[in-house]
Amino acid sequence: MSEINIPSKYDPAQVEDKWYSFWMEQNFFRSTPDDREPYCIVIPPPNVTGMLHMGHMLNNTLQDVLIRRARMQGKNALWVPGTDHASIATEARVVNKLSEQGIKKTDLTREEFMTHAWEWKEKHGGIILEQLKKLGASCDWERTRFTMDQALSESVIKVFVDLFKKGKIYRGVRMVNWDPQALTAVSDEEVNHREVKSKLYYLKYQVEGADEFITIATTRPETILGDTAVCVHPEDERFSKFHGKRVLVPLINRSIPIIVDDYVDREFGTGALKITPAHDINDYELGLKHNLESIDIFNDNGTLNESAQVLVGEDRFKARELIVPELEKAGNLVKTEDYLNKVGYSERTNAVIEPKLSLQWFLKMKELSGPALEHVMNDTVHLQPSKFKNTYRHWMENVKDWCISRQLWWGQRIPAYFYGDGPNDYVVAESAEEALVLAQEKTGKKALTVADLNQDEDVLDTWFSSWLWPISVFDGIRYPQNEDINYYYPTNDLVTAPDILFFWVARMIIAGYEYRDEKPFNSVYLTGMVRDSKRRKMSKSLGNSPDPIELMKKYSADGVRVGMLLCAPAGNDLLFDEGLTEQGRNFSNKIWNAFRLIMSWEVDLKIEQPDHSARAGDWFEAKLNRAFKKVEDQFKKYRISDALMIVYKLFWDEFSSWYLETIKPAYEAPIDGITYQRTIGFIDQLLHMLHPFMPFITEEIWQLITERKTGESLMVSPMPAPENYNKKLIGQFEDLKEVVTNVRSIRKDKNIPPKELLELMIRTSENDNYQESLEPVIKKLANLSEVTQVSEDPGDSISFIVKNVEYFVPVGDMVNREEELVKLQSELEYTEGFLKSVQKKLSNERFVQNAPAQVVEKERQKMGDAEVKIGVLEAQIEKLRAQA
RNA sequence: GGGGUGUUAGCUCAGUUGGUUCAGAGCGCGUGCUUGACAGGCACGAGGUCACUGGUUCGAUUCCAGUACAUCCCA
Repeated sequence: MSEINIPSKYDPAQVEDKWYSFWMEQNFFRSTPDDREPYCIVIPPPNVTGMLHMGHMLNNTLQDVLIRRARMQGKNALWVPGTDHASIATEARVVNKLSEQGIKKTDLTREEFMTHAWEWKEKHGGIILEQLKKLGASCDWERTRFTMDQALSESVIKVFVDLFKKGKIYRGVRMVNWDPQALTAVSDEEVNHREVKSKLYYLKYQVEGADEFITIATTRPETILGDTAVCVHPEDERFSKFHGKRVLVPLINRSIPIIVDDYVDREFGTGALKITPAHDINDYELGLKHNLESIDIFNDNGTLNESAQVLVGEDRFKARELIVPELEKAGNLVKTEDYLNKVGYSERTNAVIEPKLSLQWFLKMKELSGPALEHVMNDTVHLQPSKFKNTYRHWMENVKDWCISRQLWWGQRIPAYFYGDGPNDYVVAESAEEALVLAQEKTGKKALTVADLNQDEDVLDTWFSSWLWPISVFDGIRYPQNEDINYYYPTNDLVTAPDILFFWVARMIIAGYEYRDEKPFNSVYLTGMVRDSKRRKMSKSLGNSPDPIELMKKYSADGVRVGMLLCAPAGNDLLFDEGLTEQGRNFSNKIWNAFRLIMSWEVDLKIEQPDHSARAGDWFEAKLNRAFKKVEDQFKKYRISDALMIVYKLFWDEFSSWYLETIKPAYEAPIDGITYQRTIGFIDQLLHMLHPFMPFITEEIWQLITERKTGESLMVSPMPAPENYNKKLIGQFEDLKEVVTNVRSIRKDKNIPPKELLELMIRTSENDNYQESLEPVIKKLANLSEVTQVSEDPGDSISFIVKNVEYFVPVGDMVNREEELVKLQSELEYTEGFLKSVQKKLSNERFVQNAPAQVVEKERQKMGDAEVKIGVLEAQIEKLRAQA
């Protein structure tokens, strides 16, 4: 071994590239169906033109950990990568890019625009996948999919047509967020709500045929022109006399009814509410409920139209300015107040969003979501952590129809073909040719041609393609019985953020049951959101998101992976701090140095194995197996963070600080063969355990630690299974550690240098837990010249008690009796208090009767131990006093 | 406005099927170390009436209710 030149400094940049290329060359990431058990994850497809951010880092590190572990456990592991066309975000980027070149979207035909968009996608698409490779992601890159690939788009259209035929898809009017500047509807996610200082205007409406008035409060006085009712609370006595009457809209004197509904907040404003169904979502709902007319007073660009009757052609904000003096002049303005309200702004243009009614396509969700609700509630699909089940249930029980149309071009165009102007003059088909046949049948007009058909201008919501992802990546919509889908579906785990639990996860479950009659995955691991150390979301505009690529350059991919995982318990937000990746890097360093230490030893087969090495080896073997077991348990519970922490502590504390320190030969002295071989075996197992978390450094060391055949790799080497271990030995060693720590502590108190040998005396009794066989280890670690057993307190020594065994370190005249007394007294006090509470418990009949026998027995044991300890402490105190 | 989740050491989080040898981890902090693998380190140590108020109980940080605060989703 010693011939190999091991650099004293680990060089991650060079090592990481080397092994990633090696794994790719060896085709280790590739998976095809065979007779092994499959383990499959489909990636949550990132935006095709997106860049890697910290959320991706967390998410994909977790997926890679799961995939690598499954692969080492002998499963046929497949991680399917891919990207999402993200219609809104990508189209916005393309539009921006074009406008920089002086091209307006409105000047282009749909075909021309799409050409530009595809060019953009080819140029920028997939950068993010290249970035994932730096992280070590072991995806089967040959299976990379894109939601607008031919096969996936066809699947989307097929599903649309199918759902339409099943009567699940319909067209309807709904309120959308209209951006009057961009002249398009935007999704809820693209609306930013901000608090704005505005005014609340109190306006009085004359009651028809009476000299009475009813006063309402509004922040948008210009919309009164579209009012179709005034609403009051049915139990509000102030207004009961108005029930059934009508009022006149100020300025235009249109007669509208006064209606009652308990939706009205009696405390707000005057308690009377104006209803404008065309321009407010709540008013719209009320309008539907009470059969009110909708009067849309705005043009698409935000100016008032003919329906407004006055101020026609003025912009909505100008109209607001102008209408106030008019109302004042007409005597309708009662007063104005300052008011803070929330206004929606378009993320893209920053224009104030106008709620607007428009004709959209919907998917009926009630029936479809039934199985998806049921199978999450009964844990057929596990949510991790399960606290999300409540949120999920609430959403699914109150599910609303899904608006699946978007007024965009980048995406799958809705396959509805219009042959006339009537609301039902259309057919839905997978192609124009099929549509023609249907249209001819429906109209009876054989003369119709494809040219007479106009395809719907809208595209489908991106989620309408991503909800098929676990099926469509295997082409299971078009070919439901193909080998891949039959083998890999349902997939095993899905790793994603909770904010898309409904947008994406729930809908995939729905699609799974609808199209495969089977869940899409067994478990959903919901990660937290990555935030900065001040709990703010990572965002470009705040500039608080570090560049993951730079981070990996600085701290290594392994370091960043560890940093992310250490603080990422499922479902909890992760407060990212560069210090965490530093901790990850430091851990790499620790591993590297432990490896260097072992490699530096010269083996001498002639020397016998020292007792302390043999004992430490037995102990660490037990420790290792226990850790394997614990790690397995944590993985079962999806506690990846805790699993890593177990390995982290095993390596750093147990292996490095205790085991290696015990077996370490003196400077330049050789090591015996047995200990050396055993240690190599340990490190081999540790590397297996660590590999899913830190794939690069573990591969590097594994390749160096002993000779390997060409093409051998840790990443495909079987993960050892946990074996039974000696629990008792682990407990005894814990006592030993306490003894060693006590001795070291005495050294520190008394300023005794670590190199100076000390003596240790032990007073044992018949029934104690003292383990003589571990003496050689204590001797080595505490740097003792001698360990002797005594029957009496030797005096002039500092004593301590571990598990009812008394230990004495003779320090001659360095004993400070006062200090010792104080220490012993306080320990005695605590133990007496403890004993008292145990006795109290045991003398309580109800406790003894009701508590399980085990618990009572344990309490008795505690009482006995405490009594013994008190006896020892009292004797020591007495002795000290006598000496004083 | 409706719903969900949470409030345990300076920070980020575990945990307790209700009982003082389990209130714990990592980081951070303090003290001392050029201890021949590692200062990106080693050793030792300090830190918490487990948000608040009531209730159930022999006993509550753990169960229940309310309050406050935080946070997420929907509107």
